[in-house]
Amino acid sequence: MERKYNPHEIEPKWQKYWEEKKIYKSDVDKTKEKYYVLEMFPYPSGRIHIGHVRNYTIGDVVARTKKMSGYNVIHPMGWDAFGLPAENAAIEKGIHPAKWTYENIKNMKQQLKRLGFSYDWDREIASCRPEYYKWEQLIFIKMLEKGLAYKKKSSVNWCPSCNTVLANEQVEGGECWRCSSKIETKELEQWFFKITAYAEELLDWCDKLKGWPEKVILMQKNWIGKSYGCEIDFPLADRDGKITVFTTRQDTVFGATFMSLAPEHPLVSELCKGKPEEKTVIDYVAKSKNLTPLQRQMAEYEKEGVFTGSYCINPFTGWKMPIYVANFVLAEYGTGAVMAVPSHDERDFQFAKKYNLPIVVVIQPKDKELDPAEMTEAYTEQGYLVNSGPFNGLFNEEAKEKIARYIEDKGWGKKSINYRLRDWGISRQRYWGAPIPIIYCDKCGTVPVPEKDLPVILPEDITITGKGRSPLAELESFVNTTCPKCGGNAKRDTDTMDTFVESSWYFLRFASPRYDKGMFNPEEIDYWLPVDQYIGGIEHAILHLLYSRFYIKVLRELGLLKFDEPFSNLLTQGMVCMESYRCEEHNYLLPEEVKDDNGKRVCGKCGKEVIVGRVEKMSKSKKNVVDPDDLVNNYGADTSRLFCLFAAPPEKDLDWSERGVEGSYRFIQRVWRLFYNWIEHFETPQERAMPEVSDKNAREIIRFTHKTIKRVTDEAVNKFHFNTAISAIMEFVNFLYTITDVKNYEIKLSMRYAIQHLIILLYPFTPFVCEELWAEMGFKETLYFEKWPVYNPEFIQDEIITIVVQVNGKVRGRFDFPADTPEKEMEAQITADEKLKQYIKGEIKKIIWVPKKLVNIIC
RNA sequence: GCGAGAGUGGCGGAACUGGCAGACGCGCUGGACUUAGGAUCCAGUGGGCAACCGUAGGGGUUCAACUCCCCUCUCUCGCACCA
Repeated sequence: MERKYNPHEIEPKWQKYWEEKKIYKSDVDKTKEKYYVLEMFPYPSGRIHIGHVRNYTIGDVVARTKKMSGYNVIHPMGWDAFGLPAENAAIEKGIHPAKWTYENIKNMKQQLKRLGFSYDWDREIASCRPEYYKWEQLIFIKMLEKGLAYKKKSSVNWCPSCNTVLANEQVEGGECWRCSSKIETKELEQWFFKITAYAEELLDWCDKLKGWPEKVILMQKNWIGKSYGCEIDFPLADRDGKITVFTTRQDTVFGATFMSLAPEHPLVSELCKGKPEEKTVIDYVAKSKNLTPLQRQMAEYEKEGVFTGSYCINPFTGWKMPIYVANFVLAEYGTGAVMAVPSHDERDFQFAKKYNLPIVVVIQPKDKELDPAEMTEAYTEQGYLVNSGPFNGLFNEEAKEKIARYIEDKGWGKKSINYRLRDWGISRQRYWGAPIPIIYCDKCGTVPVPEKDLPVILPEDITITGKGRSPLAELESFVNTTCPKCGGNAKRDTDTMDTFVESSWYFLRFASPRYDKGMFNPEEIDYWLPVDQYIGGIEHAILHLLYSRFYIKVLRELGLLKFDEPFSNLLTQGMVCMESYRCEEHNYLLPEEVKDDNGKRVCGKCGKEVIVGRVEKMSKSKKNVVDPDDLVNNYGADTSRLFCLFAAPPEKDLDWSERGVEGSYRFIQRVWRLFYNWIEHFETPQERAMPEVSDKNAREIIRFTHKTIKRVTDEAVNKFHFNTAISAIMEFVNFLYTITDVKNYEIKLSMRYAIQHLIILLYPFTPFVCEELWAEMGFKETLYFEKWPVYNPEFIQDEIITIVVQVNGKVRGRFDFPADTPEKEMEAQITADEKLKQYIKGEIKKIIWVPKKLVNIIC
């Protein structure tokens, strides 16, 4: 009686076995080369989603193949446990964020275990525990000492729905990255990390991160946004003082006809004071302050502003330039002031047209002559300087350098570099986060909590209403404290740190998760870090990855680390997408509510044809969500894993398909049946040696086995092309199915060898079923400790080769030859062939060989 | 607007460094076994009766182009008044 494949029987068994034997435990072993595989740790939202399954399956295959290839692998998992959803749950359901978080962790951990991931759970961490955040509070204080953390009043991005501040990186198109509410601006005292101090280094290292996708590197470079230019001083016309601008186009300075200031520019109120324009200007500034960043963006194309009543002098031309306040000038970038060159800047051109300001051409293209009166848009291309005094005739790129030097010689300004990157604001007016270890004393001012008093523990006796101030600010017992310096009454900072601070260093903590003398044990860090392979979603291309890089540089600066970059190699996996179905009557439908009617998909309730949505991101409202638990309940963990790996290459988006999942399930069953077709015919199934065989078919089995080892190794182990690696294994299985001679002794030996290797090669992808079959063969040791097979180049040589024959570049036939036939001889046979002769017209001019593959006959 | 990437059967996707386009899977068609088949196994499956034509479209280089070069179109992603 053939045994049926039942994942629900074998998977829990092996999960328990792996756990009890602690086979995934990792320890420092200096005799072995280490390999640190890490997937981005999840936020404990309650349940894992299919994207997690994909992410962690990829990581698991990497971990297992590296382990089998001889590395000492560390593969940890933990929880990014602070964050807003815990507080929202508290507001909605009345559960304490801590309780909610720890329960979610418990559930999700169970879900991860079911999927058979090879985590060393002894290293598990949760970032909301005081043993964890204590160390980032300590680093905060050290950063404060070094001037890398500072407090300033600034206008910040405020999410009215989350009731908190967001970093620039967390604002997407004027909306909150989490809840998509429209962002407002607010003036607040905030703590900042001085990431701009590392702008140059972060940029510099971008080019050294060879193991990162180009795309991510580019996004980071753009985010840092380095530009070369000049700062130029424009003296005020009728009084002392000057306006300094930053420009990258100093080559156009002779064309600067007016000046534009950001509404927030500090000189604005002074410049209009006592002028007839004063009231207009004050009103305009007030109006623009009230605008949200989104509203500002809406006004994208409408450039507008007001005249301040004052003038400054263009030092190059001596012109009196009217000073405007303009809505398109950003206070945060450069100096908040722009010299306006309408002829060669699109925004300045529009502004000049609107307010009738002079336009002077200073750069002429080669092929035509620009006339300011006839221009309909600014000329922003390259060209030659005109109207530019001693610089006339120069190519503008050349002029940039010359004018920059001229500016410095004259003392009118200097060369300058500007970055788009801003400092990282980390204060959050929320409860569920790491408290900022700062005390405010009336006498001593801002005082850091002394190291011996750390951690500042987040109090748990708290009620969360979601209304009013931050919950911590309401809690007297937390707020009121004594000053560590003078002992007098003092108050604590009631903000918590951005949760991105926790995720900026968690991968360090994994090296020594229980260490209590510091952030980490230096010896363990020396051995395990940096992370060799990091895997996660592209959505973190800027935020988390940039912050982590910065944090490592800070820790290095503090003398705690010796390396420069946290992640040597990065794999950004694609999203999991799925079709959505919508019925006009019944809105979005679950897949099982959709029926098939002659190839048309109709609503199961009313029979109307459904609208099939573009394959898009899964979302609960569109009912196109796959619950990993259902998947595992239906098909088992092996099938779930296999499908995620097979359906698409890891970095591409994956289209979810129930049919595809069934296909993966079928394949596992096919392997299962193949195994049971043969196992009873093997007299000594545990014999490992490669058999010496002479039978043609038996030799072919050995050859195919070695070819498959090569393909799977190249594709999966070296290139992370898991989809093609699996297809190679499928081809192998298809081939083995063609062998049916169970009585032939040599074939039996070869099949035993082939099936052993099939199980080993498949193991990283579908570990449960492979362990089961391996044990069925009589092996006692888990496959986790098995060595990854190595192919022998001698064994993959074909005895017979097929030569594709082209005539004038078109395929006209194929011929089989023994592999060692000389080319001349093959040529003779091919050209003598009757069928081929009809294509060869006239004299053969040339014969081109691709050795052992193809021949092209030119005539 | 700027920057990057991608366009290959009915679908997801293969194709090393320029050398048989469509591997593998899904779907579909036919057959076998069956009381039954939505199980399993076997065969077929880019288009066209054919010569031939086919990798978004057009041109080029080459004995040979999905692959290299030029132009055009479409889609996706990122940034978005950055001076």
